[in-house]
Order: sequence, then structure tokens, then C-alpha cells
Amino acid sequence: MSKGVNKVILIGHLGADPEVRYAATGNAMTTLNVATNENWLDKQTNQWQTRTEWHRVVMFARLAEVAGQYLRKGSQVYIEGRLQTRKWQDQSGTERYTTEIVANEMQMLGGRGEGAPNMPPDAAQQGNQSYAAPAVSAAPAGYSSGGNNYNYPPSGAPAAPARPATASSPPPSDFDDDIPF
Amino acid sequence: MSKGVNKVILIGHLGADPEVRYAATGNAMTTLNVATNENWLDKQTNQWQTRTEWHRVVMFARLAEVAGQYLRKGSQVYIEGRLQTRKWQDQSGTERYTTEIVANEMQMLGGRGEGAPNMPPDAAQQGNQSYAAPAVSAAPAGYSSGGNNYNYPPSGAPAAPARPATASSPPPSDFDDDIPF
Amino acid sequence: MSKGVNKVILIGHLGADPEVRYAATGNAMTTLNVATNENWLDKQTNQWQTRTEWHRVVMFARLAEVAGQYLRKGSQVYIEGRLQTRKWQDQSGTERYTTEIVANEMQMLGGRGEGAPNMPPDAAQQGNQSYAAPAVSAAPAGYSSGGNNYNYPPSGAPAAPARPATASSPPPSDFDDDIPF
Amino acid sequence: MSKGVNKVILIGHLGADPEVRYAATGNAMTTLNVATNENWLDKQTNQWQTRTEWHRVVMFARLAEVAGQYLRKGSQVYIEGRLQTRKWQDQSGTERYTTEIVANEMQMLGGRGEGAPNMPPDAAQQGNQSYAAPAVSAAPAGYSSGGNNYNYPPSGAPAAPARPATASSPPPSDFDDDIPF
DNA sequence: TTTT
DNA sequence: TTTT
Repeated sequence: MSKGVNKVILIGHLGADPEVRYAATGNAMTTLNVATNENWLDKQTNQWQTRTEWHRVVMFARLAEVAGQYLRKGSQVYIEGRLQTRKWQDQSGTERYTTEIVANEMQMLGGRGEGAPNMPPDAAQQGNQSYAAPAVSAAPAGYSSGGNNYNYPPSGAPAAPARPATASSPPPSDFDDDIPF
Repeated sequence: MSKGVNKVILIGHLGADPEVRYAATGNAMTTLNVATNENWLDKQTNQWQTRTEWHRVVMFARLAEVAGQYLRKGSQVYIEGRLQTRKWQDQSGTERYTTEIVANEMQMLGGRGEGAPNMPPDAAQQGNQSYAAPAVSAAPAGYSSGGNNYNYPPSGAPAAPARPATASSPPPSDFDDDIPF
Repeated sequence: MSKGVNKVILIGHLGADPEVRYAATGNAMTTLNVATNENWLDKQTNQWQTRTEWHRVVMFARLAEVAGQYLRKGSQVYIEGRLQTRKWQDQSGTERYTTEIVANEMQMLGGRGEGAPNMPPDAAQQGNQSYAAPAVSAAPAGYSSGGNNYNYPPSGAPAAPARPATASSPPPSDFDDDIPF
Repeated sequence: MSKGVNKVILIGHLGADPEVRYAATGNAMTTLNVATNENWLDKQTNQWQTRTEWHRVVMFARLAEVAGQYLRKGSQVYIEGRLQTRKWQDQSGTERYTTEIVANEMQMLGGRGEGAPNMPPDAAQQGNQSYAAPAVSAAPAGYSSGGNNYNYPPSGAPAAPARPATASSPPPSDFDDDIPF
């Protein structure tokens, strides 16, 4: 049944430039690392602290292309999407899980001037691929859209933790274009 | 500073009864497994399919107690909260990440009559522990509220996958009450 | 440009059966009256009070038809949409304003069994008529989609308050099908 | 019952400087006029058009003070709140309705540098006055918080339309501090 | 790894 | 009345 709501809304800044990949079909997939900050009062010290949460955001098709074109490290963005947890196997064969936000809407915020061209008016929203699949699929070919496990990182890739503890452990970056994503 | 929005909204059904734990201080923490369903049209077969996404929801203090008291497997709920990814170590010492929704609001939906008493009027919302910490902390003692890594499951526990592949692999359930959560 | 977010999320109950109208083109428009309740603590008396807010929700095309078919007075619904204020003239020629939620998603909640058939899987979401207009327009013919003032109630109709004080003052109901909505 | 969700999320720009008022008790109330823009494709001309929607946002207490201090005409803001329609009487004694967003969270977006000092970390969120009233009430004294009709504009004031057609018909601005708001 |  |  269509009973269910799964919605995420983020406003944050990119910790790095977008990563854009292309499937053999030409479909784009972009991943963003988005930081959301919040402040909380430490009752012990009575001081304000900042907590940063990092989010892995993925987007497809036209939205992916626009993100790759207009966003940069430091850009402030509004993201709307849904939560999705997918299973993958690390190099030791262990099943691991990564939770991502699959974006269906994006807005570039602030950042007036600073050299970046403006996003085109038709770029802000993805036809929601969940409920009513758009004419041009938002998911790349080779992506088994019916399940949670569109299999990236591919087998044989180095372990790619969902949230790397340090910069030395980068997000998945060695995808094979022939085995898309 | 306080620039940032990190918001999740879910409507779904519980896949199991809530799990309630108590810290040594008496503070409650409840975890829910919430399924959100959506339908998508398989273009190949031209048939409607259902995709289920499972979400791990955690809540503290009064909200946790109310959830434990009024929700049951199958209950339909509205959840509002924020995304949080925490790091933990599995039994092999490998760092793993689990993404959860930390709820600050909950509404029990539908289910009129059916034996379950109604939730009390003051139960619906948690003082948001992120921005303005409530007088009675929403986070249990023993929970290092300043970071992302409030450390459960504890070291030494069996691996608890973020999203079990089957029912045979339950969510973390063998926490030690003396080392809360 | 496409900088802007205008989003409303409601969960409430219908105060009356949906009102469905059809444009000359056959396009449907449905209006719902949705009550959202919240509780607040009266500090004077230290007692919990209930506050009810009424919302006028409008929807078009397929979503409008589904709402008319499956919702009834008392139904619990999830609504997602955008705010829109339109101008109209009452019988004295005075300009008046009505704020509505233009729905693009709807979920029927709870109400298991009770005689009502389930909503079809493709009914939950409207192609968002704002950003990327759907193939079948979500707006009825005769509706000047570019502005805020699609002119109902029509001139000459009795005054129709945005939010009637009592049930004796119903929402606009005497629309002329030839001058749609 | 606590069954109900009434949530609005806006990102837009201020059409004018905030209007700040103070009750006799010293409590602040600020109103914002926020424009949200969206683009839609005119099928007739195959051209992109912009539609602007104006929103009346009200906020109280600390949030009201911060808005008055840091926001200006043109500022980009994120607003989260609830819809509220209140009844008032125009000078002819006719009942009129105005729908507002009562904000409980606000974020200033973009606008780096440009002379404006930053918002303090504790300013972003209002204790939600609906569900669990904060220690310092978010509603000004003199405001009958139990109903929808906190009576401004006061009787005897010139008519103040919810959404003035032109700038010559300003938002309510002649409140009497002794009859707060 | 972001931002203020 | 905003913004891009």
C-alpha cells in the first residue's frame, strides 16, 4: 500500500566538491557530503558547543548533473529526499550497511556572487522516482531500482566506510564505469 | 553556528515491539524499528511493486517511556527527528557506523479503539535536546551527549548490523544495564 | 529563480466529506477541511487544553479524484503541499484573501477495515505542478495557472469565509461548472 | 488528543524589514513578510515563469527579538512553524480571517559578510509553545493563548488585509502597546 | 571535510 | 515587497 512517509530535509554545507559518476547509459549519479551543524549547551560547563553531523547524499540524472555543475566545497544547500539503507560487502566479505539520503530536491542557498553561475530554473526538482517513475528514469541503468541494494561499492573495491573517521579513508571513488556505480 | 537543518519525518509501522532500556540514572531509551513503504511502477513488467525501508529510531526520557508503553509491533507512527550517525566497534574491532533517527516528536496514528489506551497529551513532543537542552536532560546519564559516539553497542558485544537482513539477526538487544546503552 | 521552499505537512482529520468539482475539461478539484489538534498546558489552571486548527486543502486531477473516492468525514490523512493565498471578491466587491494548502501528496492513515477500500498505489502523489508540470495538467482548465488568483468563488457568489466560524457557514459550494471553480 | 501535525517549512526572502512590537509585559512579537519563489513552465509559451507567494510569519519572545535584530529586507531565511488562522473584524465590523505561520524555528541563510552580525547560537529555536509551554512563555501577556483569535488588529483600526494588493495598504502597524497586539 |  |  502507499502508506508511508520517508522524508529528509537538510540545510548544510558541502565538505568537499561533489563527486559525479556516469553510468554506461550516460545517466549521472552524484554524491555529496553535507555537514549540518547544531549548537547545544553543555550543562557541565555552561558553554555552547557545536555538533556536526555528516550526511551522504546521492542524486541521479538531471539533479546529479546540476549538483556537479553548480555546487562546490563549502556551498550551502537545501536537500530534500528520502532515507535509504543499502547493503554492500567490504573486502573481507562482511556485509555492511550504509544509510544515504536519496535527494529529489535541491536548492543552492546564499552564496550570492562569488563567481558561481546560477542554477537553471528547471533544476531544482527531480521527478520523484519512488512513487511515480519519471519518463526518463532517475536511476541509472545497471541500478536494480527495486531493491535497497544497488551494489556499490563494487566487490573487490577497498572498504569504504559510510562515514570515514579521517580523510585518509575516502568515500567510494574507484567505481568502474562499465559496472556502473 | 546555528546554521543547519537536519530533519527527518517518517510515517510507518513498527516491525517489532519497542525495546526499552534504562540507564542507571533511571533515564529511558527506546529503540523502534519502523518500516516505511512506498510503491513504484516496474517499467519492465508494468506492475506496481512495494519497497520497504527500515529505520532505526531512538528516543530518550519521557518520549521513550511513552513509546514503550503505547506502541506495539504493527503500530502506525509519525516520527520527527534528526539524523545521527554513530561509530561503534564490532567484535573484531572494526569500526562500524550506524545511522539512526533521534526522535523528538512522535504521534500514534490510526488504531482507534483496538484495546490500546491513548497516549497522554504531554507525550507527543520532546524538548529538543539539540538546540535548547531541556531542564530534564533528554539524554541519559552515561551518554556522552557532546559527540556522535554514544557508545552502544558496548565493546565485546556481538556484531549488531544496522539493518538486519533477516529476522534472525535482531537489533542490538544484549546491552548491559550497568554500562547503560 | 528557483530559490525557495514552500512546504506544508499536515496530519489531521476531515471535518466533512470531501467536496469534488469538475471543470468543463473533466479535470477534478477537491477541497478538504482538515482539523489538526494540539494540546497545550494552560498555566493558569494547570490543565491540558486542546486547540483545533482548521485547514482548507485543495487538490487537483487524479489526487482530487482519489480523495473524493476514499476519504470521508472523520478520515485521518497525511497531507503534503504548499501554501497559496488567493484573492477573491466578496458580494460587496471587497477584496478578500484565502490561504489554502495546495496538496501534492496525500496518505490515508489508520482506519484499517472500517468499510473503506484502500487507496490505489499510484494515488499517493501528484506530479508537482509547480516545478515540472505533469503531462496531464494538475490545474483545471479555466484556471489561470500563472497567478495566485484563480477566481473562485466566482463573482456574485455569497461571501465564503476562509474559515467558517460554525458549520452553518459552509465552504464555497455553489460553483458553476461552466465557469470552473 | 495529541494526534495532529501542523508544520510549515519556508525558505525565502524578506520583502521588508521585520516589524517588531512589544507588549506591555516586554514580550516581543515580530512579523515578517517572506516571499517564496518557484518556477513553472508555461505550456502555452514553453517559457519558464516565476511565481511568488507571500507569507505572513509571526514570532514571539526571544525569536522575535533575534529576527528584529538580524534580519533585514532581502534577507534569506529558513522558517519552521505552524499554520494558524485567526479571526478579526475590519472597520465595517465584518469578520475576516488571516492565516499566518507562527514560527518556532528560524535560520538566517547565506548572506555571508555583508555587515550583518551573526545570530547567536541560542537564537535558532523557540521552545514550542504549542505542545510543551516553555518556562518563559513564548506568547505575550495579553494574548489569549488558548484560542485562534488573539485579537489584532484591534477593533477600530483601519482595515488590514492579510495580503495587501499594493503597498498603499500596509500590514497592521498601529497596535496599542497597552492592548498588546 | 563544511559553515558561522 | 524579496530573490536570482
